[in-house]
Amino acid sequence: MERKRKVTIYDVAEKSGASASTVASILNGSWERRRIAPDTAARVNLVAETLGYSANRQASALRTSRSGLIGMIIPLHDNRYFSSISQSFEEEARRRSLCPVVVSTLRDPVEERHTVAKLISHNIDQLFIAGATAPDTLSDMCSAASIAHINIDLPGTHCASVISDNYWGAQQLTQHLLHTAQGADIVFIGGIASDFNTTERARAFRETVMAQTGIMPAHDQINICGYSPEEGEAAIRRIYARLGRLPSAILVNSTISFEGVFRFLKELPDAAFEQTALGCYDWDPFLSHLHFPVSMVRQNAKALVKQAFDLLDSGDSGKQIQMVRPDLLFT
Amino acid sequence: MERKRKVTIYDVAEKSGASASTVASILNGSWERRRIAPDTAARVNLVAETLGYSANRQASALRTSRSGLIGMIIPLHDNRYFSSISQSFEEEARRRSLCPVVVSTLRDPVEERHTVAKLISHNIDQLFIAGATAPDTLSDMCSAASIAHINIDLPGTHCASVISDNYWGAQQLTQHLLHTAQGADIVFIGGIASDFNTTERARAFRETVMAQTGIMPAHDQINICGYSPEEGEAAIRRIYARLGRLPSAILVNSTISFEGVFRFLKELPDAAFEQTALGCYDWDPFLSHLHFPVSMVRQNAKALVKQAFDLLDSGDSGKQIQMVRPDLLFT
DNA sequence: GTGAAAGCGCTAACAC
DNA sequence: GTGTTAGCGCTTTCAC
Repeated sequence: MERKRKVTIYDVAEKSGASASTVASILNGSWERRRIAPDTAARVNLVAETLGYSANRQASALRTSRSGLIGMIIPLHDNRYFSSISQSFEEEARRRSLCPVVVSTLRDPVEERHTVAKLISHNIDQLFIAGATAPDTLSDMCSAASIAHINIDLPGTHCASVISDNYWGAQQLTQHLLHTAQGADIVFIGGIASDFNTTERARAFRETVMAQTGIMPAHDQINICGYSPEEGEAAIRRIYARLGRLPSAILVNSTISFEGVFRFLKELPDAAFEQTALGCYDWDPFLSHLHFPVSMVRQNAKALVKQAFDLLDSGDSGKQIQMVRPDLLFT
Repeated sequence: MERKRKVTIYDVAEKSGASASTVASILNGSWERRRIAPDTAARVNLVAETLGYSANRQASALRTSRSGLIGMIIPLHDNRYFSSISQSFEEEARRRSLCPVVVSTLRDPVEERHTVAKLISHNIDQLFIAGATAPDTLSDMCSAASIAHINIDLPGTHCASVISDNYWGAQQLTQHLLHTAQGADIVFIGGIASDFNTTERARAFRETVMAQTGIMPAHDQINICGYSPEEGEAAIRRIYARLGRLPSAILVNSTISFEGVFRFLKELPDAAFEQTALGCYDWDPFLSHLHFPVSMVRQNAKALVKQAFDLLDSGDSGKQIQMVRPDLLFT
């Protein structure tokens, strides 16, 4: 079982009576271009099969400077949104018979740079930069190594980007909540001020409330309090204390924040929030199963990834930003 | 920005006045073994830095036959359990400064073989086989290529395995449900008969019910009906119709199945399930936020991965199976 | 239609 | 303490 040396094209060449270059072109699919006799090909393939030949990608990569690896960095694996991005990325990679290498960088700029450097030294053919904290720095690293790359989810200015249309999604959700709510006092909860996606959603929230009600939302209607359940819970508690009741509508910026908001809502009698319209800019199957309706916005991971691949394939080297609309799961 | 040819050790050698081998050993960290003068090292490092040198892993891999890539296959990314396995895998890979390559194979034996063949041809240094449908076949492929490997989550017989202690977890959960329930009619819902994990859990369920109540559970108490929400929903509906009420305890085999069970429970008045103890062999944060308590069992992904690495590092080439106990989140 | 030979960038003897 | 050299396994002209 333990074979000392791996089987190479030379082994196959010797056993099949063909030369190494003939064997190579047969085994890597370029044999039609070389117009090799079909029976030679058949003979060689048979020998390769019986010997258990497996091509050495390092050798071919070294020669051709194409590794067959395609890289992506994401903030973390353990997350509904990013794991569905990985899944879609893999499907596309498989279609191109490339080997996907997805590495998480934990929203840490240093880790991002280390990881990209490592991927570059592994000679990845392309890099997808998803949700990076510093996309432009990474972009520059790729350019220096002449590696085609693109941003996903968070835009950069040094290469093309495909991002979710957060403004549109938040606008639709805000409108929907205002239409179904009994009153006009709507609040926004969750997210981080330095996060591009949060600011886009908050901007849409502000402008839509203004457009629909004619009143600019007050400062304490927009609670960009962080992403943790605890911060979300504290925010809704504060609001409740201030109003003496729940607002007529609540837009929560992620399922994580929603967890905290929900912890508080659970404490209230059912009657307390029958009057409140609830929305979440994020998706989780269990949110549709709570004992009150929650409208959700689900990012379209598959479309994001698909468009990023298409853009990279098109060779268009512009720095444009393409928007992908999320799905609306309204009640 | 677009540099034609990449910077090699020869470029650094020339600009720094050292030889290629000196440069190489300085740049790959083996310079202390060669007892190279610290100032030579400093000089070379500086030149490498300014030239923007990046090592070519294909070349070094070709030479040393160690790629610096470490592979793992999982059924899918888009799943709480497996994505936390990926996340833990990555942490360990990072600690060893290896590049993690995690590929999903969609529980498809053909895809599994293709993927492993691809990873082998990329010369991965080690392979972690997680949740594979046919671990032994993959094991054989790795052995033929003399690649160290190990099974995770689903055991095989051709190499060592680190798996979740499903028997223990289901035993604990069943006991807990029986203790908190009003009666002794407990049912098991979800899973696939051909799935090792399901059969272990069902076996523990059967034996624990027998041990605690003295009565062997009837056939219709164990509903291995598949993993989809729809199948779970149908199962609980059938049970409800048969009994004319809910059973005193329900053990659901995954959050996916739970979704379906929950859809039905929601239709009932609250009083209907105040008497019913609920458990889920799986974890989701929202399950702890429903309007009734759910006891959960959470697989310990981190410990699984850690032990698998340790076992592989130890070089112990036995075919033993190591069990890792899951966490109990009981109400 | 097929073969010979050079070389991708690096490492590891071995030389001095 | 540092340089020379011979490949690792493959691709790709260029011969014939």
